[in-house]
Amino acid sequence: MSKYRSAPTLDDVAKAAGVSTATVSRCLNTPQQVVEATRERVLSAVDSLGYTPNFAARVMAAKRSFTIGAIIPTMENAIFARGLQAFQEEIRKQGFTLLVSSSAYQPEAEEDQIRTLVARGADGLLLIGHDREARIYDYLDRQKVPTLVAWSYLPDKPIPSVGFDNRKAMKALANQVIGLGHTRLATISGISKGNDRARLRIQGIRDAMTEHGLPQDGLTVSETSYEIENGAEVFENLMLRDPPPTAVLCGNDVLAVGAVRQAQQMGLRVPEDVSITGFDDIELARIVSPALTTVHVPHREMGRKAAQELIHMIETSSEGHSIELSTNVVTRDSLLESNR
Amino acid sequence: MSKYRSAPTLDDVAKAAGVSTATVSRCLNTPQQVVEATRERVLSAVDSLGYTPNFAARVMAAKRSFTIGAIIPTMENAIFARGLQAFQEEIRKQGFTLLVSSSAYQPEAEEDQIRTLVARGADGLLLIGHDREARIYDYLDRQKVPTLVAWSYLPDKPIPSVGFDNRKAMKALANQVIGLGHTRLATISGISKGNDRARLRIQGIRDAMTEHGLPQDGLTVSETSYEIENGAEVFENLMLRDPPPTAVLCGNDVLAVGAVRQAQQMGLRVPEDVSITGFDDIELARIVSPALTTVHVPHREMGRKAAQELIHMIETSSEGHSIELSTNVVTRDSLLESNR
DNA sequence: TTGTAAGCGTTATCAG
DNA sequence: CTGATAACGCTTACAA
Repeated sequence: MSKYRSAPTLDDVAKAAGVSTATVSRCLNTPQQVVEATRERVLSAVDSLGYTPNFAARVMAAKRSFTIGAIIPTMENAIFARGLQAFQEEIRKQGFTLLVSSSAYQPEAEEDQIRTLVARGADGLLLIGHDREARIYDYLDRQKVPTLVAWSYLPDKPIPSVGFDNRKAMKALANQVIGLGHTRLATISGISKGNDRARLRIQGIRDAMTEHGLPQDGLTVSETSYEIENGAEVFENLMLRDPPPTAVLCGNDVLAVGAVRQAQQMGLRVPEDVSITGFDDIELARIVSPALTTVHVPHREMGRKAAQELIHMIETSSEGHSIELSTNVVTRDSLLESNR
Repeated sequence: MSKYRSAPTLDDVAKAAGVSTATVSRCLNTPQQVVEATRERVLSAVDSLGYTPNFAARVMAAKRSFTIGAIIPTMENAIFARGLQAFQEEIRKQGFTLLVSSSAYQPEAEEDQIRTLVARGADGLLLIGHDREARIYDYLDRQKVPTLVAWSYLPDKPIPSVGFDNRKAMKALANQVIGLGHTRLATISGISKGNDRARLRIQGIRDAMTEHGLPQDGLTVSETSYEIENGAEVFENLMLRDPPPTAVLCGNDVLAVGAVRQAQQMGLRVPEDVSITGFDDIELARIVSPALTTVHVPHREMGRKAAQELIHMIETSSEGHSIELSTNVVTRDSLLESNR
């Protein structure tokens, strides 16, 4: 046996079809440039050999990878799943492939993954939120990799973003809570360091309080990482205070679900004894009972628009511009007027 | 200006450090092969230039990518998230990078993604379940890409699998249901075509019925795709039958949650009026009320072991062997003895 | 220990 | 419309 059989290359196809490699390449990439007869011959050779183009070689030669990288903080809960799915569907439609990594909310891991994705020749990058070391933005700039931020709309930042105003969104919810007569508020927030969404949501609550003339010490802020158990644990501590808050605004639905379950464990009725709200409006929010009053985020629309904008940036080498999406408060059963 | 600045290459580093490209390459890949003094010089050049190796070029030259691809049926619900996270953590620890795509339960999409991943030079592949066209296995074999299946343990298949026996697992649960006196059973299954897990779970129910001497027509089988709404819809139809089933075994927790919520909507008490069970034991199962009696799957362990086995296959070019993990029924509140 | 140079499989430029 | 051929950036024998 002459050669241990390995994957067929362009050259093999070319030989089989009796043409040059250039022609085969053209058949695959710009078929209109080659006459019908040869094209057919080539394609059938491709077929019978089971040829698949080698991606690395293609990237190297074309300096394009038709790949977009996305780094999300976590895959463990559903917060990013739906938006990312829509993002993927859209870029796929336009001929791009998505590479996803999750940073587990660790900035160093994210930085590492950004470099990995760039080294892999990603044509563009989708990141979540704006908070990260300036060094990273320098790097991205130097490497000239089009980058877009989602889940946060902050048009004054150097990088364009497709998302919503977290501060305004939470403020709207807080306004509703306060309008119901609540004055002793608490929030179970995600870790705000390195997380603009978390930080701005807290700000939003403060904005609403100021607007209603409530003193800022009427708000207790607790930060914890986004897991159901943590929501439960923090909630318990909160309710042990004297006096306890009458409404607990959670940084997301996951934490809120933890809070609701802990309340039930403690024999507290939601919302009669204490109101609890979420943020995101993921499936969980409707499943828990009482169903959560929360902030609805248009995840699919965000994913789709982010994809369109990022691809546009890639194709036209333009700066890209920010797009604001609107959120709305969805009223369900976990928020009621204050009874004291 | 001579050249528009672009990413520095090995050559740039070599020049800056006054060595050959080979030496730079060695410093990066096999540092022990180069003497301390030069190594330091090189590394500082790498640093000051902000050099990042070009991945495509490296793959092409080394014929290794240190990349593993995984294709899961969906990212939208949490079924695969936890196991995949563990898989990723483990391969990362061993210096590999994970590329994930989701096929949305579409065989053609999966095939497409397999080819994409292989073309990208993935060193190995993780797939979910065994059911797919023989053509794909031929292709994988021809391309010599180590491939492992997870979420299903079927040692007689040509491809090794790390997972659990879906049939046995569901049989254990069904045994418990039948032991509680239920004789009119129904199952809301995922689409079984192309999905061995779904198919085998149904088989498991039948096994249990046979063992208990129940007639096979005591089971109504409905198939639908894995979404909460579908679980609800199918459940409604099921309960409209006369007589309705007294226990509904769902193909997974997502469908079960849909069923539970629909039951409540219809004014039926779970489990007093009808028992409902899940499969997977994802977070949802504990959150819904009543909490689901379901089959616990050791997702993290499965992910970790699959990673180890696949890497072992890659490193030793060996066939790989199947690993069976055990599941267990977790008893919560959605299953009760039959009252008729 | 280090350098030289031959690939790796494509795409793209330039002739024909 | 098609064919040569020069990149692309890196790894790895083989030599020195």
